[in-house]
Amino acid sequence: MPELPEVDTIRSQLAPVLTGRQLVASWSHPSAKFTDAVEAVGTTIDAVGRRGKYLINPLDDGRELIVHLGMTGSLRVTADPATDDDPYVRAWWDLDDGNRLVFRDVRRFGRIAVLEAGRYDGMPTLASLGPDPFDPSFDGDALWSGLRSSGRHLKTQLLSQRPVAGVGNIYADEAFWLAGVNPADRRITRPRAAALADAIRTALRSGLDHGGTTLRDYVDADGRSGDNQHHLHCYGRGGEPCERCATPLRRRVLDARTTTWCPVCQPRRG
DNA sequence: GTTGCGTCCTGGACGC
DNA sequence: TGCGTCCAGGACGCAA
Repeated sequence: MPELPEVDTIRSQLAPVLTGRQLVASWSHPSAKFTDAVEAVGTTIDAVGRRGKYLINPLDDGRELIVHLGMTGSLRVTADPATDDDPYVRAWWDLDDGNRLVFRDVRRFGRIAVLEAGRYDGMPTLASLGPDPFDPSFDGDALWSGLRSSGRHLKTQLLSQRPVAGVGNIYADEAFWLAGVNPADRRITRPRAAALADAIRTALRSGLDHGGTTLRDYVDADGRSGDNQHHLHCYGRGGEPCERCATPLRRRVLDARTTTWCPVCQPRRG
């Protein structure tokens, strides 16, 4: 499922082909999650950006075309407009160069919005999004401050996108494993927060370097699968031996999210 | 304001 | 083979 590395891979591929292009026609699935797509017709895409897992494309009329890929969403630019036969296409935009931008989303967990720039009233997660993990302002102290204000499980706090933006279930498990922090802890010391901040960047960088993680659905803007699933240390490996200590990794559902961790390398501390 | 839980959604895996 | 059930998960709404 698309997290920060997957979304950023798509952003970097779309930017050169979408920037400066006018949206001349559009269609959307009738679900309210996607009907905003047609609101962007007639505008020109000024840039292709990203905040956390959101693709945010400033338009030339002061609004933004915002796309969240959900779990199974993908965006592709194609010269072949034969999208009518694909039941999982949720929206498309015809570009002024003859190409078509296609949003495909099997499970319909994605979302499209056209909003005034920076006015995210109807999107509470985007409105309260934490710092980007590669922003210089994000460090151990920033993460520690973001985590200590809540008594929820540390992993649940990370997935809320408030302490830091762009981390989903896969990279959260990887980061906790790398940092030796138990995802079910509710408190964290400043030094461990610093280690976790470093681990978050390491896990996400691995995803970026390997073109994203494809477990089932994810493909980039060129239709290619990622390779990071072959470089995961923890996520999805419950019952397998820990790479550091050979103890079988444990798996449980934590706040409705499947969580994998090493009981020896990641002992409960708080 | 915070927390916990249900809902959305559908393909694939699995058991019978 | 076919059917029913469960699972996966990000964001959001709602009740407490």
